[in-house]
Amino acid sequence: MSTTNRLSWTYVRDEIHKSILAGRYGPGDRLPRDADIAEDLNCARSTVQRAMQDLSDSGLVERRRKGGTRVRAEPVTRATLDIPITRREVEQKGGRYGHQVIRRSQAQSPLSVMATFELTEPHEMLRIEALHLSDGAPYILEDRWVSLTTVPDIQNVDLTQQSANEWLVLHCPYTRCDLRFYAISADEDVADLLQTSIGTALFVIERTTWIGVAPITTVKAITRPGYQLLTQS
Amino acid sequence: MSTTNRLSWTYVRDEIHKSILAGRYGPGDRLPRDADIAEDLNCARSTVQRAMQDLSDSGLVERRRKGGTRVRAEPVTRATLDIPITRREVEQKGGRYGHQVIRRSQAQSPLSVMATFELTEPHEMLRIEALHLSDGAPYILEDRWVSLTTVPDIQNVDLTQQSANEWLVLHCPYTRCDLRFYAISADEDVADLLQTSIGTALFVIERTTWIGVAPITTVKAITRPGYQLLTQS
DNA sequence: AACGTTATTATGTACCTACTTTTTTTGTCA
DNA sequence: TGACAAAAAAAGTAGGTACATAATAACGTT
Repeated sequence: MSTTNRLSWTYVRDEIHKSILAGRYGPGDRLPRDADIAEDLNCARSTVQRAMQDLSDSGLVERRRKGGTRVRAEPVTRATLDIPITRREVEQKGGRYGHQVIRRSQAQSPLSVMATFELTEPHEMLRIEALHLSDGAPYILEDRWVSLTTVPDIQNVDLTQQSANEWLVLHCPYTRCDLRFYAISADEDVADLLQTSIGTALFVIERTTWIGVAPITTVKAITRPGYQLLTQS
Repeated sequence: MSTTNRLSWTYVRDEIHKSILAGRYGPGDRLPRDADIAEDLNCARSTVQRAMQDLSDSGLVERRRKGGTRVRAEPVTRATLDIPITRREVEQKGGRYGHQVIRRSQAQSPLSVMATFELTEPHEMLRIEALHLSDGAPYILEDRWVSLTTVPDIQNVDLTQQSANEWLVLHCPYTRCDLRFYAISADEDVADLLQTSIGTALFVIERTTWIGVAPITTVKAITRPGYQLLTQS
């Protein structure tokens, strides 16, 4: 016997998952305590704990101290999204990346931007409208506000060389990030820049980041017609 | 002195995070080994390991055996999405939920559906077109295919009482889920059902689930005008 | 130099023990 | 009965040890 008897936590996780799938425990049902499962499967409690942690943050199960572990009564579909730097996204799809700065201005943040950042006082901000290109064709149109209070360094960066998107992601880690997805119809300006017709349905990604409570940047990224966002499989 | 000297793994995580934020380690840089950090901060290696695991699956850091830990060279914006049952989503927003089955049919899966499921052989499937309502107004229009091979039980369910969305989520846990987001323009049928005008930009969520390699269901959920999907904050 | 083999190294995992924290249950007293 | 306090229960965390695994580095042979 060369195989050790040690159970991996992934095995334990899958066993528990299977017994839920098999209907042994239905939505809302309580599972045995970690210690009992451990004894049952003949492994350490910490191994069960590790397995349960995984099931818990994949949304299948809910755990509470003293309350024990229960199968989520109202399950959710939980998915993880990875949004790469736009340059990298284009290149990964085999395109040649390029980008253009369309407009650049500096102003106090308007009310809409203050609201997005949950600010009470206006901040001095840099506004950059830019177009990302794939093989020379429009790919993503972004309208971005950057707080000059939080990120003063961006004023000394040549944003025609490196996009604000890339510079910020590389130089400015965040502690909070809100995302918002929806659809819009292209108006005249947008249609013109994305080289499509007025009224085309476009997918929009809005992203806002903070470091602590200090605002970093908010972007509205309007994607080209036909763009799709996928969960990483 | 009542405070113990024990450091929590969240504290350790935040310390490491802070030192990256402060620029002590830039993108691509290698961090000290866990054991050294542990000695540095005067805690156990397992505590550092726990902290690192968290930083790793939040996408800030990459870890490889023998290679050590490095700050991700090309960071990604990683976010977690929770998509609840539609009934629950409507109710949580304070709406009165309702739903209608528009069409129901049974057929062999067409090529497009086979492709979505990565199938080589057609499956017998149930197709259900349904409309979710909030306060009587259209909310989400869904076009769903369910494999009768994998989920034969659904034939005995009264889908006018409980939506297929809800029944499946409650009775049919999955092991794989792919999501896809994009925008479409409303055609005549869709505009009619969602009570909007032709050409309106609409946000679409496509979801496909499997159990093992067996297909469960694929849905195209067309949301009402103005619908937004947010990351859970 | 070019290769295959072996050693080294840092993370990953499993187990155990002891203690902490949160939440529920129970019990007591007004 | 009701409110508040005490006890109990189960998950969570920290520490420590030993070993497994994977990736890299070092080495020797051709």
